[in-house]
Amino acid sequence: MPERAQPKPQPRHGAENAQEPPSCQATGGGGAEARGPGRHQAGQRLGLPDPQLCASPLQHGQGPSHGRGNQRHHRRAGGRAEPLRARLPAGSCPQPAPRRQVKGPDMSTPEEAGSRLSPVLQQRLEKLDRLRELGVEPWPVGFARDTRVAEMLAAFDELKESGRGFTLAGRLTALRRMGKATFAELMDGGEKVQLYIQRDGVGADTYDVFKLFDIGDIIGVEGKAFTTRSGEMSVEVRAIQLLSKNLHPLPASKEKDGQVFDEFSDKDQRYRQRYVDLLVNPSTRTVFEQRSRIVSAIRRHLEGQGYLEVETPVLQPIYGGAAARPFVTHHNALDMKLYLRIANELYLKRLVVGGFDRIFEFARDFRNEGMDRFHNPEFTQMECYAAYQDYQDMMVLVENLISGLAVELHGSTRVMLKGHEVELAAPWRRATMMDLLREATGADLLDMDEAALRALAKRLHVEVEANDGWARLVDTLFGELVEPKLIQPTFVCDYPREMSPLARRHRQDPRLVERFEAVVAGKELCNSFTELNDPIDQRQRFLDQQALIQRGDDEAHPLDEDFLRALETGMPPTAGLGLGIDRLVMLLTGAESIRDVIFFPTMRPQA
RNA sequence: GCUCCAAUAGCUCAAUCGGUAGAGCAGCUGACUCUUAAUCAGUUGGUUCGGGGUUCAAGUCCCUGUUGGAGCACCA
Repeated sequence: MPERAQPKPQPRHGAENAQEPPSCQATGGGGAEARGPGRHQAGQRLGLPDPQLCASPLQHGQGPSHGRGNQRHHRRAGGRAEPLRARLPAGSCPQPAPRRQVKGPDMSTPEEAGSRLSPVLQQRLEKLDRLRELGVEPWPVGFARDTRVAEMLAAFDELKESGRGFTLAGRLTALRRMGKATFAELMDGGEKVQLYIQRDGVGADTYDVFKLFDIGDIIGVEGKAFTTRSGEMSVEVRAIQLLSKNLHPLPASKEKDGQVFDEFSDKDQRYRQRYVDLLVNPSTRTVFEQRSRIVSAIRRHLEGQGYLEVETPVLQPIYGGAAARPFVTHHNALDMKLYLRIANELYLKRLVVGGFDRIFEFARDFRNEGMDRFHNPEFTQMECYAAYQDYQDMMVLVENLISGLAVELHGSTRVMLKGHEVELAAPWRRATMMDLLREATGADLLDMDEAALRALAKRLHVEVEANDGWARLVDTLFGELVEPKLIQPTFVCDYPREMSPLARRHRQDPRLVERFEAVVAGKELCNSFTELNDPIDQRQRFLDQQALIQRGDDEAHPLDEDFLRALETGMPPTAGLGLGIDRLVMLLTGAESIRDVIFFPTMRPQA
């Protein structure tokens, strides 16, 4: 379904903020005056005065400031590099807390009015008041963290031996309070460490403040390494400071010996509030870390082979490079229809014409089609092109690339994928599509006409569409009978010509094109061909596609005259490859749904 | 687009044949200075996804809408 044109460019919040003077000027630590549009969202939603008004980074180190809030801020800002202890409220800090005169629906925004705050949120808001009464700013600027939790754990023995102090920052993920002492857990970058906080260690006043901390708060601590009686590497905390107050409690899942209790498992909420999912489900974080490593490794591999990373248009006047329905949008100034790309292939080939012999792009592509656990409307594909190569060369690239990724991620080319043990080490099996079909059906499909294929499909109980052409029938039979059974990596070679309007005619059989798909664990991994660089042939293929459009195929390629002109200028013999990143990540991480490998998958807006 | 399933406290889940909405965790109050799903005592918290219907009575049955999941279709 075509999207309607955007009504008018709306100013974005970020841009607005950037132009605004620091919001500190608006404050005297006061209560509930109306604020500008850039105010803190939580405060806005909760109908609260903005606690950040006193904390503009631009104030830092700048001339005299005004107002109570600024005084407090200044005292803290000066302490950025000082020992933490010096910055903690010493009880001698008669900072009048800004008080919330009224709370609840009365001060809410119109949308919020009438909806009640949950009791838990109510309590968190009251804690904010109490913190401020103790002179604690719930959202202070900066923190002089000098050690990451992972570093600290790695260097634990040395740190313990030397007794050297360090500072850590992160999120509180557990609290085990025992009166005048507390064990807590601090999470930083997916790594957790236990904290031990004693009243006598941090001081009674600080300990009172600490009692107002919750799971989910972000804190900074200063301390030193020590080992508990039960042998757990821990931090004996000497000073502790609130860095960001949590208002929405994190899901109360707990974990012991790898077993998770009350896991945050509602998929809807996990996708919509991915930040929560990432905080409480370590495996979610791991998947995305692996995704990043995969992308990074591909980039390194290609660059190592002399490929240049390029960028090409997402907004295209004519879409192409794949068989799919596009998203449509409108450009106001040019008053023209534009399509979000379904592929970048035609642009990358223009660059090959332009003399870039080896190029690649990680392209976000958009296809206006159904969604399921293998399809998201926007997805990422890596396409690369190499002049003076053919699809045989691309097979070598792929098998080396993927086996390298397996080693990078799993330390071995032999990996478990979808319950099968798969050997990804090069070389992979090479087989033609027709040979594989002959193995499966006993028939030579290349010699069969459309009617014979239909009869075959019927005999083998494969459902086909009434208006499917010869190539489509072959493809359907292959997808049903062969592909799911290809567990070990296989290059399926030489596809029917009419299925691949951008691929070069096979050098030995004009009914075929020089194309392969790599299939692993029953799933297609990538698609590659010797590119069609004969502009006369390419024009005829486009015309054939127009015939398909006439026949009702709304995914056939539109004719791209500008692309033809590029080919007419002369493209070297070239090989190209498209690799679906999301599915690759699914395969290598064992994710069941594409939504598990995309941070923010497309979702219907909530009612 | 179609079929089936699901939605109950902040989170994970109960609730018998249609008969007073519960538990654990989180939270709150108190005790506890080596705990680790901390423990112990007390306690708050509900538009049972929205709307309609049947019924003396609906979380439960019926209709409808919303969102999600699984599958089908399409596709990568």
